[in-house]
Amino acid sequence: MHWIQCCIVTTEAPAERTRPRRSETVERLVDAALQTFADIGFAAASVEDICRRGGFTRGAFYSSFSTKDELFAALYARETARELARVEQQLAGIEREADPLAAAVDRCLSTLRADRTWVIVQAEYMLHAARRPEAAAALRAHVDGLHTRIAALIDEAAARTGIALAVPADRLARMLTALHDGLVVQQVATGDRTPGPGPDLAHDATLLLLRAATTA
Amino acid sequence: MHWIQCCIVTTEAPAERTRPRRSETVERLVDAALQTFADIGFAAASVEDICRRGGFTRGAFYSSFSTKDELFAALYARETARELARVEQQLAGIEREADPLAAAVDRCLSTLRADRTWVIVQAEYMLHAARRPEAAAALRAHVDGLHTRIAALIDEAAARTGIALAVPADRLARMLTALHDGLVVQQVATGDRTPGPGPDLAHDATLLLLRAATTA
DNA sequence: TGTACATCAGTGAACGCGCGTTCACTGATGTAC
DNA sequence: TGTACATCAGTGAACGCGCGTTCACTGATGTAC
Repeated sequence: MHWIQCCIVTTEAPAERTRPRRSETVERLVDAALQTFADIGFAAASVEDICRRGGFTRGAFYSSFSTKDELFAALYARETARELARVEQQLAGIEREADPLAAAVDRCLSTLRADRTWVIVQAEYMLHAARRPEAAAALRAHVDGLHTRIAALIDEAAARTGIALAVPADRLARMLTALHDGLVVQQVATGDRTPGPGPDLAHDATLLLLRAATTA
Repeated sequence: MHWIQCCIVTTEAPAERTRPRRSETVERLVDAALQTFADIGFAAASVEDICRRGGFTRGAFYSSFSTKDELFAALYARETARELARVEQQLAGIEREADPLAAAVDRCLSTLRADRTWVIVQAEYMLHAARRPEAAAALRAHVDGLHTRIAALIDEAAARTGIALAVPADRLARMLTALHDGLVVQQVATGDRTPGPGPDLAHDATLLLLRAATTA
């Protein structure tokens, strides 16, 4: 008795369940899906592949989702939220830099480079959505929301740094994400040699576009 | 007798074969592959799908190719050659325009917009190649060749128009193709509403990048 | 010109595999009394 | 506190389907004599 109470207090783990909660299973399935999609692709990934990776049987999948698209929607929501949070964090204090634009590009790219995995999976799903109107509608809602939030970050950063935009922030957001996606796809497709000491194409291209879109 | 000779002369069709030549079958398979990939995706397309569309049995495929990747290589070579020829044609006489850069973007985009189909299929294959080293190596050779030829076109156009480049032509070629691919994917993924009277995002973004990369 | 044989360009059937989807069942957890 | 029942979170087996791959065979075309 005494021992049990003590244990609860010190570890803060409320009586370890052997049977996991539903949300935990969903989380594990989403993790497994991201890995599987990254490894073999969205279309090539079977429900069985995903479940095996997560340590489940196929029944578990159908108990929480009814299609792969539904699982992807959960994945999308989670990953874009994380990505956006990281970009926001990187843009903080940008106004104290000597060259705010270059610093912004530097910082954001270094963060985004960390998970190419997600960029690839996302790009692939975009192509998938190009063929399924239902998927396209859902994706579009998500993408619009993302662009709106990026545009807000751009406007804020512009205000803080005193840089004027020659292009509306939401259009600029679309241009930047398109350029970034295109560059990443190009890089991973042709061997993904890490951009070593040589000039970084992604950095240069992004900065060029950004300078053209702002009036210092 | 007489009739047959007459027919040969007028139609120029040398004695219609009932059994087609091998190259004709390959051509039909490549056509069928492009359509099938565009419709349902590279990974989702089965050999059976492609053959059915071309009016063949699966045996016919294995008689000319041994993998889907091999078929794609044939498709890639054919399509990029056609695309490049069109771009070259559009750039001819650009130096007589009032605003050569804007005219170049205008003309090229209107030509390229004609076959989104190919852009989608190509983008998808890039993602596929990101996971198969053999495919990536083959694709990279093709892509490098394409970029070299685009760079040559850029250099020529720059010389004719007297516009100086602030960025080496081959790097600019990569930036432009990345931006274009990213924009097309973004558009098709979110519903592909044809850019009506409103401002054209792809046009603006490309022109912005191009102006930043040249010193008028 | 005709004939016999070789080769070409596929057909179509067969085999086995892995997967999507369903569903009866099970053991762990929550709840009412 | 203990007991009985309901619900939860999945398991695991079963069914059928479509596909990749192979291969013996066929009918059309080329070639040598």
